[in-house]
Amino acid sequence: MRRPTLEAVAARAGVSRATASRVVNEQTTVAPHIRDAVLRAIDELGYVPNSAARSLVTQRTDSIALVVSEPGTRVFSEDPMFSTAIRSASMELEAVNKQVVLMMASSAKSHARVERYISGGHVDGVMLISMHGADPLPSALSRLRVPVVSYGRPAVPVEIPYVDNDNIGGAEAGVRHLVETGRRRIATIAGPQDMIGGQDRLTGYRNVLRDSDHRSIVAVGDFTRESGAVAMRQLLRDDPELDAVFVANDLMAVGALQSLRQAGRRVPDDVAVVGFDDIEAAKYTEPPLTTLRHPVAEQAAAMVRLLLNLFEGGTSEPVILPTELVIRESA
Amino acid sequence: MRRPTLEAVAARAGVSRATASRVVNEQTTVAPHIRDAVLRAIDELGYVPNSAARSLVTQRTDSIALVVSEPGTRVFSEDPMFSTAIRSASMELEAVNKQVVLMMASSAKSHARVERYISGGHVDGVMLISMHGADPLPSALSRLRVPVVSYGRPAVPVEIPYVDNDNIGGAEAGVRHLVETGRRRIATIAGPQDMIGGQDRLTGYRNVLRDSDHRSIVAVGDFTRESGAVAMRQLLRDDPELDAVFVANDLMAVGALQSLRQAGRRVPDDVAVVGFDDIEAAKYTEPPLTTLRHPVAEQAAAMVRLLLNLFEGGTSEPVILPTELVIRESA
DNA sequence: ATCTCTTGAGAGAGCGCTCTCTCCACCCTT
DNA sequence: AAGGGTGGAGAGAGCGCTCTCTCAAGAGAT
Repeated sequence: MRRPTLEAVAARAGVSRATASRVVNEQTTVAPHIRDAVLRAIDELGYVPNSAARSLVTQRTDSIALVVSEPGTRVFSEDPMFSTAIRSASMELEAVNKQVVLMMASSAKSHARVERYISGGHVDGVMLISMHGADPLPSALSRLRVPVVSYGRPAVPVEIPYVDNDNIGGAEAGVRHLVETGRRRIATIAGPQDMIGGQDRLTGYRNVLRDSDHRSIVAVGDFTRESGAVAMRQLLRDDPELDAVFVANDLMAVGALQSLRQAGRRVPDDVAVVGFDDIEAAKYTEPPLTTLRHPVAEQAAAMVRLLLNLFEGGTSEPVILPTELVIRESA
Repeated sequence: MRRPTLEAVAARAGVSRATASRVVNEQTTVAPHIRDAVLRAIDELGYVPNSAARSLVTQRTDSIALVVSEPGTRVFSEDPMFSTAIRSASMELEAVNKQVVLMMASSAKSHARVERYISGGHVDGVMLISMHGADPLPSALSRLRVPVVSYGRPAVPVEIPYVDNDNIGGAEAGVRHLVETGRRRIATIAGPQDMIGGQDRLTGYRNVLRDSDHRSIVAVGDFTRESGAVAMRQLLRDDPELDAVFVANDLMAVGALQSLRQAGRRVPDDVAVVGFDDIEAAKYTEPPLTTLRHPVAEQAAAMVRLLLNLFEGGTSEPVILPTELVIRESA
């Protein structure tokens, strides 16, 4: 049995298909009593518009692709912030009756798939969450004639509006806190330098050290807990006298905390630790982690608004959201 | 400028639209040289089939709804396993060229929206991740004439094929481990009893205690870390002599560990702790958590296969995946 | 009373595709 | 050589909807 069509609704209401369509699309040029008759017919038949037919003629799809691009080697989508972002974006879009088509782009093959799909006009716009610098997707998508916005500043210079948090400012605030609490030898565990977050947070660290006449001590991790532990051991070997470390994300900070404990350093007495992200686990480390909070859900919601704005021919200025220093016990 | 249509491809290749369509749909009744000509035209024009037009006539959409239903009060989608499941399901579907439409159903309003959308025939099937027992969605969706599968056994008895892990068996294995290592007073922190996981894991606990002639000591949490901490304090008050606790998920176990530390109990010397889920954080607690691992990604992938199977008129037997006891230091 | 203007509703084309039906040409069988 | 298959290609209907165009009816102006 077929689902009822607009034709059926019109027949039942005793009007033409055109009039029924007007009611469905909330046009005002319909007399109230006719309108009511149509609405009743819709209700009785349980009519739902066929979106395929509709988008065939309107050339709109009312759906948005949410593309998550991550390098094959690392799985950032397991990051707890990832699901927060997806959830927030999804709910924001549902509020304006847009569908969310989720696409994972991890391999070259899936990249091609995504490109083909997007260029096929199946979606009205794209929200891109790209995780690494060498990603060809931002520039590829920006060439397509589809509105694209990015969660986070794209690593390659490309004309895509984006929403990001203030990585540099946040890192500066974190390191400044260490300086102001009298730390002398402030090291950092930086993130991967092919990621914007990795780069900018290191820049923020360097900015403050330069201005306050401290020496920089840098180790690089890849944003995983394990790499944080390794980097911390490295730093302790390089400079056993260090009394503070700014870690580019909380996950690595958790690892660093472990290495410090194993090395017999007390936190924060011997070594102060500042993380970044304020993930859930930051509250439960021993000691609880001082870190920089950035509004993940808000960032995702802002990205949605930016895209919707683009549809209406609005501005495409990047949006930068502030970060907040959350002082707990580790620094 | 419009995207090229099949008509344009046909014209360029010097064939009829029907023949071009045959080539696109990989029908074999096309002579090789004609086929090549069409493929060349497709390539030159950058033709991509219009999915709206296609699904208008085929009545298929090649997209699947992934519905995440969670109670308004709790946000389980922040659970790390949630994103693993979504990711796995998504990749599995992409492999067979299906689109994933993500829908969050948290409020009654969004429930209605989801129902309307699904019943509108916009998707070929539904994968449901429902988080709580009182959820009206499983039964509502099962009434629609759309194939539905569930991630986890639905809390209400309803005719939906599902994939779940062996909650009861897992809980039994965990508690049995405590019995076998000589623990005498084994308490449990159960999960919410409106969730299948909460119920079944408690059942497993009770099964083993009954068979091994232990007394059961039960506190109930809501699967959050905080509730685990509260429940643990409660248990220590109820029975200060307890020497083991089986916690229905790792998040609560983390909270329980904190309460035990605050109460001056050593783990595992004074009190052994077994969790459930084997989340990432379970490796990094102090001490590392003995817990039950279940294959989240595999469960999601199995759910996809179950749905695809359903499309082909296949069986709809529930699938139960085994759990595995991971022994670390807490028990 | 006639004409114009506005409002409300219907007719019908057409969005891009699939798929059945039809037809043609060629080969095999008798 | 005639008839019956068979494979390959085209014609054309129609999926369900939107939207322009058209037209009827009534209100207001002259």
